[in-house]
Amino acid sequence: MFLGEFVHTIDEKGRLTVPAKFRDGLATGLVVTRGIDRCLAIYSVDEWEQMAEKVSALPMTDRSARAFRRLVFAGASDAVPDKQGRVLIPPNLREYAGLDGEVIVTGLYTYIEVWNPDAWGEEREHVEGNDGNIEEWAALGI
Amino acid sequence: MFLGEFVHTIDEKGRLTVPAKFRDGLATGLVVTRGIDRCLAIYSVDEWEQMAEKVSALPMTDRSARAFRRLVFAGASDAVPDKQGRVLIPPNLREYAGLDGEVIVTGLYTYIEVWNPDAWGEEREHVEGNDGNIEEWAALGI
DNA sequence: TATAATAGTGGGTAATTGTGGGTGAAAGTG
DNA sequence: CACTTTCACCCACAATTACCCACTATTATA
Repeated sequence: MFLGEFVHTIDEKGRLTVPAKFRDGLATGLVVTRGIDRCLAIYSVDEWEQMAEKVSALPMTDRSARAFRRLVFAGASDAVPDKQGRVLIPPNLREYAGLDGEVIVTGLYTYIEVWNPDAWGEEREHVEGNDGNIEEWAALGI
Repeated sequence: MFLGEFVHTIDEKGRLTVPAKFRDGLATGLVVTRGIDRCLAIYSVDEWEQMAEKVSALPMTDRSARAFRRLVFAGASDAVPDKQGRVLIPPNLREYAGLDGEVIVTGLYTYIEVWNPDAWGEEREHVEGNDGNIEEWAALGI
């Protein structure tokens, strides 16, 4: 269960420190890929395989399904964190999400997203008001 | 079952003591999240998972569903109380609810809310100040 | 009422976390 | 082949955090 919002840095060598709270589920390996909305998505191997199966099952006859498949798989990179809990983020992925120096690492329950700080700020504004969309809360039966 | 209103403090290290009456259901773990109305909400793991599964099931193809998912999960933090029954509240959550020093901890049957004392006072006035609310409550079927 | 137990809070210390940087092996280049 | 670049693997360090002990006030017990 990945939860929370952390300010970390991608260093000169392109390495990102995985928040300590997230390491348990990722110690044996993880997959980094392009996420939706110009961020990066990081999955545990287990989660990745489930996700990959779903994406792979999309009909190749559909134009946007092909586009999504390319987005996800062509950009994917598997890695194992080093002793300090860091992973090397490939240059093309850093560029895709505009990552350089300070970044925002967020836990989204089943996976992790990494954001450019400015982009994350904008994303937050997407949920208007101070409490988000009350209607969406209502939809959860809260 | 969480009931009551307690005045506690968040200490210099950002720790909040969970009222002793509430500890039984939370000893093995709890989740702190942004609540509605600028307070924090604390759930037992069981309660939280029910809610989290619903949020997690929202379609990632929907723009506002993605934003909502990010709001909920990035604004959450799981923790296990220490031997004294305290949990560390992350800085971003403290800031969201304006918590610093004295706070109000309230039991709301299925979960707990933590308030800034001034904000809690206003909320109290809002509820107790006029009996006009009764008609609004009637509309809820109470 | 005297005594013991519990609750809430403060604070010290050791371990962990996040980050920077060095070094040698591996890989790519002319 | 020599040379540069890249990457994996260490070590180092400041800051933060987890864990423990201590103190006071309140509550429970005899």
